[in-house]
Amino acid sequence: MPAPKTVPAPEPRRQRDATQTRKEILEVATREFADQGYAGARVDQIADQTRTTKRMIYYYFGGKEQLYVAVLEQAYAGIRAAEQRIDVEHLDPVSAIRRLAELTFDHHESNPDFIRLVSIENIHHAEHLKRSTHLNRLNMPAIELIARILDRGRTSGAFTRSVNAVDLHMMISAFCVFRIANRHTFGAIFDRDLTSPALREHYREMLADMIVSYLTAA
Amino acid sequence: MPAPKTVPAPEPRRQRDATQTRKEILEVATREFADQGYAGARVDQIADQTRTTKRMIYYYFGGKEQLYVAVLEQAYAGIRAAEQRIDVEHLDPVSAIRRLAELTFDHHESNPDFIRLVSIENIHHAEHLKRSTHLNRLNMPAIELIARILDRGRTSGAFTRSVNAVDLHMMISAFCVFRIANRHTFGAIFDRDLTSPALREHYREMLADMIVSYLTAA
DNA sequence: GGGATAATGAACGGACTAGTTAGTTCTCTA
DNA sequence: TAGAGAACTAACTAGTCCGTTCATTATCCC
Repeated sequence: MPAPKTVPAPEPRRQRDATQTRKEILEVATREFADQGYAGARVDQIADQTRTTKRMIYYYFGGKEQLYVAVLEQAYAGIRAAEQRIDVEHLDPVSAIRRLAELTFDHHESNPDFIRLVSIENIHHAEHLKRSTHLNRLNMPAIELIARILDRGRTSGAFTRSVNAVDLHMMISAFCVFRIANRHTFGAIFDRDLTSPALREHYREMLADMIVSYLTAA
Repeated sequence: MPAPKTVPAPEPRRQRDATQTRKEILEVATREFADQGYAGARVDQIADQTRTTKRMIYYYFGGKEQLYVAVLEQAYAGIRAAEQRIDVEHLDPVSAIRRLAELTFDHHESNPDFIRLVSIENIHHAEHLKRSTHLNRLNMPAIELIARILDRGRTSGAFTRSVNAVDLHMMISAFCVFRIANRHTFGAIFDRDLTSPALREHYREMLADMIVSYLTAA
């Protein structure tokens, strides 16, 4: 018999596990809401895709709307965490802003569900987002970061244009979000798949060039 | 008694008018779908807001889905018509592209319903758009126009960068669409109303500068 | 003016869906 | 180890929503 390795806790196999059940509901609900929209999402459908029942959704979240808000909150928490991990302070301003744009691009590329949720929330005039005290308290770390890079660039003379950090963030987001959010209608009309792997590097470069050109224009 | 003037045909006041009824349903349905999304829109609600009944919606359009497709088709027909009215061929390349960007900006600004419909259609993976033979036949005149301007700019040396016309159109659209489509979540998080009249000219200029800088970068 | 047809309305059916009720079983702690 | 409360389930309810049925009225054309 081989020496017993310390196996990384192979799931205590509890029959009842509140946090696990909650997490599973949230995961499935994220997919369902992102796929179907708020009105299109079905509570029964979410329940069927978990190993639990509809009653548990009401038990843990209270209702469809509160579940949706929980999904939104989790999604925003995810991107805020990602933003906090960005480290470009050691780069010169041009390289830093370029890198930031690329990281934003990559992050949107790998989180299409988040973008769909944001689209859906905008259809509803962001009413849930506005009501969520949890959400509108924390502000985005990305803005502070951009502000510092812009400041350094202006001081060093690398950036010729004075730009507001929120506006620059908007500019970067607009490109990244559009490419993912509108890929279906855009693809149908112009017969060009904005998210095809073959074009990925092309658009990544295009975004970075666009931002740098704007900031360094003569 | 005054001489009888030839009054400009004060509405024949037909009790029954197929085209008028159809048009009214379509108008109300556009608002309802843009406001509520496809699943959220209520056929009864649309009927109540017209001077006709639900029966007529089924009589003229066949069903909720076909009505939605009719709404989409009409919306796209509208922007295509607007694109055809653009005339910038007499301007030098830089002014022409600048003007085109501004016109696109203005058009999106005044058609938020269209943008909402496009967002909604993207949530549904553009499945209706793809199925509508009516829609995917006609291509956008804007692309031809952009291609001609880019060509002139490259020839004259005004534009240093070679860009694909569809990609440039995407760049312009991304900015314009994001500003309208995502204004609610963006406003809630960054406390900045992208569509406030005070900022309108600011963003209009920002877009034009961005495009020109990109095309003319050293 | 009369017959054919297009347009219209009120009310209903059946499927679906958010949320609830009432009761059971597991798990932790004293 | 017993009791309490947390976690869980199946079946149900009340209401909603798309689409239809059936009857009626206006309009057109000869």
